[in-house]
Amino acid sequence: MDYKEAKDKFINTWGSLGSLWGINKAMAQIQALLFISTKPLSMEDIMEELKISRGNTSMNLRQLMDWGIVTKELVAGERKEFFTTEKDVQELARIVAKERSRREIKPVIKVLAEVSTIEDTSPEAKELIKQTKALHELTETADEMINKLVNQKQNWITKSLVKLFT
Amino acid sequence: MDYKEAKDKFINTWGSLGSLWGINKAMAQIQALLFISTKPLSMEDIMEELKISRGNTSMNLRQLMDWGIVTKELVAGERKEFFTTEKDVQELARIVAKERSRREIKPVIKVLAEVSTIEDTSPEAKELIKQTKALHELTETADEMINKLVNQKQNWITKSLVKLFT
DNA sequence: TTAAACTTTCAATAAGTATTGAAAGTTTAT
DNA sequence: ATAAACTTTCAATACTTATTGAAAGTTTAA
Repeated sequence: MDYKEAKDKFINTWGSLGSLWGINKAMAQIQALLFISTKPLSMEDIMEELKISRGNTSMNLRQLMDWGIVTKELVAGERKEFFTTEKDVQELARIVAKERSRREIKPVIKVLAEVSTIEDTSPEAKELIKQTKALHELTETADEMINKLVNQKQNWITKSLVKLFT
Repeated sequence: MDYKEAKDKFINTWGSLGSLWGINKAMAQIQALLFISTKPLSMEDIMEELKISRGNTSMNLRQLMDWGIVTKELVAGERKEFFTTEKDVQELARIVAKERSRREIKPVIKVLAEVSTIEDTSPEAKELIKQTKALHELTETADEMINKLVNQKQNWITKSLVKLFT
C-alpha cells in the first residue's frame, strides 16, 4: 500500500466511522484530513482533497469548531483562513467524550429521572418505574465514569486500564 | 405526568437515542417497549403500540435477536410468537458493548494497523504513520478496557467506578 | 391434504440527511 | 470608497436510510 492509498483508506474509514462518535461523514473526513496533515489547510485545500463543495466545507468546519476539535490558524502573509485539528489523540478523545456527555447523555438522564418518578401504582407503571430507575442509575454511573476518566489529564486511558486490572 | 405520557416519553427518548448505541429508531423503540412491558408481546401488540407496519416490526425484531437482546418466548396455548428483551440493564449494557466492539471497533483497529505500517519515508507519510499509530494504540486500549469492564459479571459498572476513584 | 394463522421478504415509496452552488455577506488592501 | 478576496447562508436537489404493504413462504390444526 502506498501513501495515497493509505491516506484515502484512513480518511474513508474515519469518515464512515463518524457515526460511532456522533458526527457526520464530511465532518469526520475533514477532521481526519487535518489530523494527518503536516501543516494547516485552507478551505480550498480541503475542498480539493475531499472533492466537496465550498458550502459543505464551510458548514462542517464550523461544526468542528463548535465541538472544539478544530481551530482557525493565521498564516503569515495569507489572507485566507487556515485550519488545524487537535493533534493529540488523548486530548481529542477527551473533548469528544465531554461533548457527547453534554449533548446526548445528560439530556437522557434528565428524561429518565422524570419518567422514573411518576406517581402511579398500577403494575404497568410499577414496571416502568423500576426499569427506568435502573436505566437512570446505570446511565448516571456510566456518565460519571466517563467524566472521571476524561478528567485525568496525563495518559488517562492507559492509567485507567491498569487500575481496572488490579 | 401520567403513565401513558411517561411511557411514550420513555419510548421516544430511547428511540431517538438509538443512534448513540448504534441501532435504528424502530429497533430501539421495540426494545424500549419490551423493556417496560410486564409480559411478552406479540408482533401484533408491538405494531399496535408503536403504530408501525408488520414488515418493519418483523425486520427489526430479527435484528434485535441477532444482537442477542430480544428472544422469542413460547406462550402456552398461543400459536403466534411472543417476544421479550433482556430485563437486566447491566446485562443489556454488556451485550451492547460487546456487539459494538465486534461490529465497529475491531474492524477499525484492523484498518489503523494496516495504514500505520506502510513503508514510506516522506514527511507526509511519516505524519500519517505517526498519527494513525497513536490512534491505533488508543483505540486498542479503549477496546480492551471495554471488554475488561464488560466481562466482570457482577455489578461491573459500579465496581469499576470505585476502582477508578482510588 | 387443506386451509387458516401466522411470519418473512422485498420492490416501491416515503422520510430524513447531506450536499451543492450561487447569491449575499464580510473583510482587507489600496 | 471601491473592489477583490474570501466566507457564510440557504433553497434546491441528490443521496441515503427507513417504512410500508402485499405477495410469497411457513407452520399448525383438523
